[in-house]
Amino acid sequence: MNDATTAVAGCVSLAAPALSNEEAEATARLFAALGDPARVKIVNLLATNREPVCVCNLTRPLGLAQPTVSHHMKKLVEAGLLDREQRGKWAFFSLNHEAVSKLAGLIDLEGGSQ
Amino acid sequence: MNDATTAVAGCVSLAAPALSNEEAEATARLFAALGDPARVKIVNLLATNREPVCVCNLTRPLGLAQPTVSHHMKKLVEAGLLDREQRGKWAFFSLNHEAVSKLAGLIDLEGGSQ
DNA sequence: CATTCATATCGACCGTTGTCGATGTATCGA
DNA sequence: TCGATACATCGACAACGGTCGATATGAATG
Repeated sequence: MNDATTAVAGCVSLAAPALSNEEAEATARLFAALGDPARVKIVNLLATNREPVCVCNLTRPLGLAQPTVSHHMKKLVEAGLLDREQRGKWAFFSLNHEAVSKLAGLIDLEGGSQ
Repeated sequence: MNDATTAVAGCVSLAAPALSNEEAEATARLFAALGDPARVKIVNLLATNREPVCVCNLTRPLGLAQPTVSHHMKKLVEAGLLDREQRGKWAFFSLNHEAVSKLAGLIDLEGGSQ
C-alpha cells in the first residue's frame, strides 16, 4: 500500500503556509498511527531489526493477542509507514523508509519550507 | 512546562536498541499529541506565525469553542510541544522549538542511533 | 467594589479505539 | 483430502478522547 489512500500521501509540512482541512486530517492520521505504545514498539522493532517481521513473531514480545497485533499492523499499513508482503502463509511487514523520511521532513521546521 | 512531566522528556529515538514500556508510552503520547487535526492546525499556525498566540485568537480559525481550544492547548503543553506564558488576562502559547527538534530527531532512522 | 473579559475546569454526551475470543480464509505438509 | 498453521475479520466490551454548555477563577477596568 503505497498509493494515495495512505495518510502519508496527503501530508504537508507543519511549516507550510496554511494547512487545509484535508491536509491537517491526513497529517493527524499519520501521527495518530504512532500514537499507541504497541505501534511505537512495532516500528522500533522494524527499525532496529531491518528484516521484515511476521505477526506470529510479534505477539510474544508485545504481549498482545494475534488479532490485536493484526489490528495494529493494519493501522500502520494504512498510514503508509509499513509495507505488507505475502509469502505463503506468512505476511511479512517492513518499514517504508520513504514514508519515514517524509514524516521526519514534516516536523523539520527549520530546514523545511519556513 | 519543560520538566520531566512532559511526554517529550521521556522519549527515545525510534532507532534505539530496545524501547522500554515507559519509553514507548512517552513516545506514543508525544505522537498522539499531534494525532488530532485541530492540534496539527494549532502547531501549523504557531510554526508559520512565529509570534505567540492566545486562545481567543484560535477559536475562530479553528471553528471550535473556547473550552475545546483550551483542551487542545493543554494536551500540547503536556506533551512539551508548546510553552505557556501568562500575561495579564491572556495566556500566550508558543512553540517549544527544542521539543520540535527532538521530535524530528526521534524519527530520523538514518542519522540517528542506527 | 462591580463589571467585563480571557481562560480553565467540570460534567455530560457520544463517537472512536484498543482489546480479545470466536470464526473465516488461505496455504502448506502429511 | 485432512489437519495444522498464519492471518484477517467479526462481534462485543470497556476505556479513551473530542466536543460543548455551564460554571469557576482571575485579572483589568471603571
